[in-house]
Amino acid sequence: MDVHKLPDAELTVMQALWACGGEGERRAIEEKLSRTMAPTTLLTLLGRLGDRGFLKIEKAERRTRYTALVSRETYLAGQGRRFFETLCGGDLPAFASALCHSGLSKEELRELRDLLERNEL
Amino acid sequence: MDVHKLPDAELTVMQALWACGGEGERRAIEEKLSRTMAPTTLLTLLGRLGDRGFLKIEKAERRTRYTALVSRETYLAGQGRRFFETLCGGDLPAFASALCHSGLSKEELRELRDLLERNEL
DNA sequence: AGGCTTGTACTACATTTGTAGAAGGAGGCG
DNA sequence: CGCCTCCTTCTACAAATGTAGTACAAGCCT
Repeated sequence: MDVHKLPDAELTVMQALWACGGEGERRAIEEKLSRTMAPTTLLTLLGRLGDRGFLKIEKAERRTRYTALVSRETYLAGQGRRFFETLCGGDLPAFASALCHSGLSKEELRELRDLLERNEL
Repeated sequence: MDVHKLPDAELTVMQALWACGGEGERRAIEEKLSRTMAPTTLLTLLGRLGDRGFLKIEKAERRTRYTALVSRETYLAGQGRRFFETLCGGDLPAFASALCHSGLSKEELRELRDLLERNEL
C-alpha cells in the first residue's frame, strides 16, 4: 500500500510510460518524454525502475518491452497520502490551506470541490 | 514564488524548526525532531538549509540561533502546487481522484470540502 | 588552575541520483 | 560478405543526500 517516492528523473520516465498507456518500447517512451535525455540515460532509468518494481522488463531479440506494474492512479494516491501525512503532518486545515494557496483559481477550486463530492460517493 | 523541494532529512529539520514557532536554538529543535539523529548531523542539515536560504543562522558566543525564512504555509503551498502541476500534470480530475484515494476517510473528505469552501471566500 | 561538559566547525564517507560514453550483438544493405 | 545502423548492456563519474567522527573553543565545577 505504501508506494515509494521516485526520484525526479525516474518519475519523468514513468510519466512517459503511463502516457504510452502503461507499456511500450524504448522508442515510444522516448517520444513521450517531456524532456530529452540520451538513450543510455533512459535505459539506465528504466533499469532502476525495474529494480524498484515499478515496471516489468521483457527482452525480445531486438526490442525490449516495458510494462508498468504501478499505475499512475496508485502512484498519485500514494503521493497524495504522503503529502497529507508527511508534509502536512496529517493536519486537515493545513492541507486545505495548502491546496487553496497552491495557485489554483477560484473556478478550479470550485471544480475540485465538485469532483471530490462526486468521487466521494 | 517557486519554493524548491527539500530532501527528506532537511524537511524533517524544517518541520522541527516550524514546530518551534519558526525559531530556536539547536537544542530546542532537537527536541521537536520526529526522529533522533546525531547532533553533528543536525548541524550539518541546518547548515545546508541555511545555504538554501530556508533559514537564517545567527551565531552568538555560546549558542547559535536559527530562524526560518520560509514559512510552513509557504512551503506547503509550493509543494501542493508541485503535486498538482508536476505529479498530476495539471489534471484536475486526476488530482481529485488522488486525494480521494489517498486514505482519507469519508468524514475527512467532507471536512476537507468544507474547509476548501470556507478558505475560498 | 585542571578537567569535564556543551556546543560548533571541519572533514569524511557511503549511497543515491543524474547523465552518459564505450563496446558488443543483430539485422539490413550494397 | 563486410559495413552501417540500431538497440542494449556495462562501466563511469560528478553531484546531491544522509550520517557522523574529530577536534577545538568557552564555560563551569571543584
